[in-house]
Amino acid sequence: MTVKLSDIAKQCGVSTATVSLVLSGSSRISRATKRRVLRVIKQSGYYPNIAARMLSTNNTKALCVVVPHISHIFSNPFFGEVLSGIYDYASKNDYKILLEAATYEFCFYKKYLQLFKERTIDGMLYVGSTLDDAYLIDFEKDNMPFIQVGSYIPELNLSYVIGDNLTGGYLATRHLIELGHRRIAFITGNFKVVSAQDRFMGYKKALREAGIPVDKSIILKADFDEKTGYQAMCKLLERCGDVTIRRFGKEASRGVIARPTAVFAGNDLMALGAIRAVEEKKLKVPDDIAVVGMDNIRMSAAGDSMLTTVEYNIYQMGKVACEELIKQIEDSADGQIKEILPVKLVVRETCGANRRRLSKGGYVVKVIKNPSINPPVPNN
Amino acid sequence: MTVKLSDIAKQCGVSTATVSLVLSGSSRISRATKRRVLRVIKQSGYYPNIAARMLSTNNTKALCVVVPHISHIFSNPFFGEVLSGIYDYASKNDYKILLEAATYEFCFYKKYLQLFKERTIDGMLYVGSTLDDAYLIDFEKDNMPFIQVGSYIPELNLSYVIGDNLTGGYLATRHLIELGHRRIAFITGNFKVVSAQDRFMGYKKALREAGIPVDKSIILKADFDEKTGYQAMCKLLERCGDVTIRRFGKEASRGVIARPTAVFAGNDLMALGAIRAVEEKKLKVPDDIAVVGMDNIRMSAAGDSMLTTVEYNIYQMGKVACEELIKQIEDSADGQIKEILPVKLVVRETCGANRRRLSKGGYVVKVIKNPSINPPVPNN
DNA sequence: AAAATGCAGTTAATCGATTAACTATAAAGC
DNA sequence: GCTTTATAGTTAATCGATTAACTGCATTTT
Repeated sequence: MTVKLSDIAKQCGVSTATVSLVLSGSSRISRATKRRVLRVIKQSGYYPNIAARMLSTNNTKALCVVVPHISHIFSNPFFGEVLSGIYDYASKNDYKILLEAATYEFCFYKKYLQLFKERTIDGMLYVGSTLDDAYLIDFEKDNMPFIQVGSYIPELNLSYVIGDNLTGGYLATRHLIELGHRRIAFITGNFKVVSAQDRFMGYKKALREAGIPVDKSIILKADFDEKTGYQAMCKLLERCGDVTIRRFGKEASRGVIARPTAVFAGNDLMALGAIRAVEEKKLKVPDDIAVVGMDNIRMSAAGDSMLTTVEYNIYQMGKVACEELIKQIEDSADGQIKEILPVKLVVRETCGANRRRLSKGGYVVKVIKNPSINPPVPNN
Repeated sequence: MTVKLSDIAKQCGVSTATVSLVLSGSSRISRATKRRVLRVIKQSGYYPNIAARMLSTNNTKALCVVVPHISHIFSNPFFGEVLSGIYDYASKNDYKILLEAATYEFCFYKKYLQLFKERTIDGMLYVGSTLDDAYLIDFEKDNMPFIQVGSYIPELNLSYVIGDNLTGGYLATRHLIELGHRRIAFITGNFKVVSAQDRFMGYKKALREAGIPVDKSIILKADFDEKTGYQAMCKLLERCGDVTIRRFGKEASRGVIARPTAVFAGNDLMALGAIRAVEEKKLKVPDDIAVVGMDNIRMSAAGDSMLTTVEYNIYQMGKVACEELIKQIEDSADGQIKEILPVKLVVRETCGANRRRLSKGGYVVKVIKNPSINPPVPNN
């Protein structure tokens, strides 16, 4: 039915080996023969059967990208960026991208291993691993090309490419401190994502340096999205007595705490949610409360808010991870990689720095556009 | 090295055929044998080699999703939603998802055909086709399972699953008319995407019904994203003399037109951009200018804006398309599908309806939460 | 002149399943 | 008692490439 390699061979009066060698560009075939075979191939509309090739060569030229199983995950701008970076690099190198979500089934039935064992893929990129993903220990044993992207699991000795979360958290917080803020709240993403912990550590480091004690009452838990960021901020404002409709009983009797003058949110989505909460309470960003986010998703610059944030080129992170994975596959060098990409502060409107006025403390604002970064040492 | 089917057969003292039949759940094998074989399979950690199976069965259990080659495409919430819908249905039905972007190369070198010819995929979902994608005519000839998602090309007789764009445009515009607006601007996405044209037709239909003439000076071109939506709205406000910084020469001498009291934007992203422009000019949404969008992306409800929009469940659209594609693959029924999904108006804040005040015209606002929809007939 | 090397291929085994066609045995039908 | 039917398998061809090992011939080396 469809043209196959042996048809080409017959038509050219050569063996199938010759045709195959022509296709792989072997030097064992003369120019004349190459030309002849190539012409016949073109004329006949021949395409190699990938399954046959896979069976024979035992590689698939396919990578799998695994993303967390959050509903509507692909609408999340963070994952979108990562995926774009991965895709562009992979397709440039003739790799196909297979998409998977880390559903319950995917994990429980070890489908992540199945993909390797069945020989469906050559390597795997795992985006956004959390402490719940301890089953990834399976990748420590056998030698399957595997890289985590954007997060990692400290206990496991597996490759990863991540942003410099600690420095990011540090820069964001230090920036606020340098703007004169002393009471800075922190809205964190789920601590099961280790990056969130690292950002928190950066926050604490900056406070420590400035001699500001960490106040637990202004550290709020959220879950990396707009909604929970909003909720966290509402809760905070409630605690500060900024909300007119107050609950009675336990909550109300806790008493009112001093309102922070700034908030560092563990990612941009949560920052955007926080801003919405602030504005809903008729407070002003950045005048009443300055806000800094992290990730620099495209939305941050486009929306109403002109968010000050920490950039670490999520697209690039995806690209680098893909590059490393392909290197691992093709060199079959199973060297671990633990790559931490640099971050930088992007100063826009929500922190108040660009107003170039004197801060409360009375000293002139220093705008750190591109602070020097000391690349931190991997954890293990 | 790795366990293969013949190893299992040997260990069980049966033929490879038997093992294969057990695996495919054939009734030709006795219960006892099945149990025995299954146990050995489990113990040995056997996984079938997918390439061998593909070669033998001539199907791949893989679908390809093609998305437009807009940079950072996966960060676009529309495509994210579609992809989520597709992914969830596909993986539930044991299909793998291959991701491709319609790059220049992909189109020019007919890689979309190659994927079929090489037997890499069983079917293809093409998201967001435009009039530029005329090469898709290739899919009219051969019988390759192929469905367009979210858009279509009128000249080509190819399957598609889309939202009811015409009715959507109609409902949005009628809603604004019912709120008392008579001067309603339209910001459209690129007309190369036929859905944009359909939305425009809906807009015109509603105006016609209300006896309002179409005014070209308040119809603006944008490109489905926040930025161009913002730019279009700025341009409009400039024309209306709302902008203090005015250009001299040609633009300025055109004279000032009356400002619309409402805007219908061809999608939510553009609506969000428009709102930003309006607010930047110190005008109020919805008091000075009401805004209605279309698509109901998740952001619309989460952001500052509480956008009134037309919903057509993009996630569902992806799901339905995937369902139909798999049907086409497995029944090898090459029946064309042209499915148009219903839309409904989602009334939130930006149209002003929920304020329940009297509109300018002096009559009471009717809120249409769920208007009856007459499913329109496909175009061809 | 014999041996070594290079060139341009060919032969045939191999990758690991699936499945149409066949067989052997037992049970049922008439 | 012979034929038919059902059950539970087996045999062996097949899917379509790739590639290690080999061949035959020409040229170069010694």
